[in-house]
Amino acid sequence: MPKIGMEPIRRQQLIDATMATIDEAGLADSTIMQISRRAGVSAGIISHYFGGKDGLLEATMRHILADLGASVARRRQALSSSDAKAHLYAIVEGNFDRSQVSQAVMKTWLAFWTTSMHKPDLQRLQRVNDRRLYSNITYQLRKHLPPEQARTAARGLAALIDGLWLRGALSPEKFDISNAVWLACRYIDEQLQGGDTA
Amino acid sequence: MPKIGMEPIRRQQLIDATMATIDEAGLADSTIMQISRRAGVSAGIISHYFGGKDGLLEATMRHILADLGASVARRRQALSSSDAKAHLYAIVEGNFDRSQVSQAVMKTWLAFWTTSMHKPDLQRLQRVNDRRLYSNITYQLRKHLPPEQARTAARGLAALIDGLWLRGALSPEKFDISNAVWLACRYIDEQLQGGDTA
DNA sequence: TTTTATTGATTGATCGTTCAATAAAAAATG
DNA sequence: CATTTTTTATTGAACGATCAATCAATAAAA
Repeated sequence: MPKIGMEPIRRQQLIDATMATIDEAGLADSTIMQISRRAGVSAGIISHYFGGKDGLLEATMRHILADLGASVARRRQALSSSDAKAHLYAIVEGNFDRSQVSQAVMKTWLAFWTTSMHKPDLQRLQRVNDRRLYSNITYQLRKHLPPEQARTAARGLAALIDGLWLRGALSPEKFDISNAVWLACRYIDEQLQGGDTA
Repeated sequence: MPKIGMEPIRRQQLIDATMATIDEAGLADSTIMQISRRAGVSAGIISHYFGGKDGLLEATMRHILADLGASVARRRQALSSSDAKAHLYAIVEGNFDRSQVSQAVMKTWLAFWTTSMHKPDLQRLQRVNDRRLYSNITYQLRKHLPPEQARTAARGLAALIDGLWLRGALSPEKFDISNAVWLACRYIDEQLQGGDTA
């Protein structure tokens, strides 16, 4: 089997296996042997391609963040108008994209969120992504709201999205995606309503 | 020092030390030796009073949940009226009580939230608390909203509270408590507004 | 023949638990 | 009041288990 060009294949397999293992056992109980066994390779491969367990975890988080960014970007690029509300809807829908709400992705995301508080490398990734969401939202809200009001509404919307996500991760069996999107979009409506007409 | 009646004192010391250690190093890197050293006792004491590390962690989570429940209950009992909005405000304020938003409590709470997904004992505690918050909110909202609308608004408010909390845990340095309370109360206003007058 | 891919046993370190020993206070005894 | 006895509190070294990382060996393509 040893062939050339195995690296991208193995990396993807191991990242998938990492999410599946975290989903099943939790980050705390995910060993490199469980992950490598699930990926169908030996434990040594992880150090070979990722430099170690930490490298694999960071790569997995990067993968999730990249998917999230792509989900949002794809929906926004599909828009013809530059209408603020349409872009905000797209941002919300991107955050609840199918690729983001599988059980494995949600649990892995939350596990990294918790871990990132004490690991500078992960924290950096986390913050970059956080800021991007927040500033994107704020930028769109400013089209209809004064600066301070836009910032406050952005904080609320970002918190609502994360909260819906968090609760979805905790109770996956009764996580109604479309209802979550609906709640977030309704929040957008209410925030914009309070600005234009006033 | 060995005296009678040490148990409640040691238990409290160890629970405090647990939160402080999780705040500093994260749950994953919190060993019983770090915790016991911080509490000024030996490692063996933990097994003696809590049966083991798991027992200490569960006791710590129970302690946090009890504090949260007390914070909410205290504020609601201080109300003279049975006005729905006043009770909802009290629930929000109780969730952002000073005892709930210290760095140590927030990080510990989030760590347990993540862990509870894979530990049935912790998950049970988590769900009981979750349901209580949700049903309390729903009950108050029903005073002004039709059942289905009340349930939906309750989901939104619960998610908003958790989301604000989550983001506060992640960026403690710029966590504006009063702003968080304000955002949640504003959400309540908007939800109730859409019901009565319609 | 060289390079790339992969294995898996070994190693070193860490951690939770156990338990026999110790110490001090409390209770019992005279 | 002085003493033994019992109970409660506490220690910390030893043990066993687990895990991430390493690396020499192997195998198949290039």
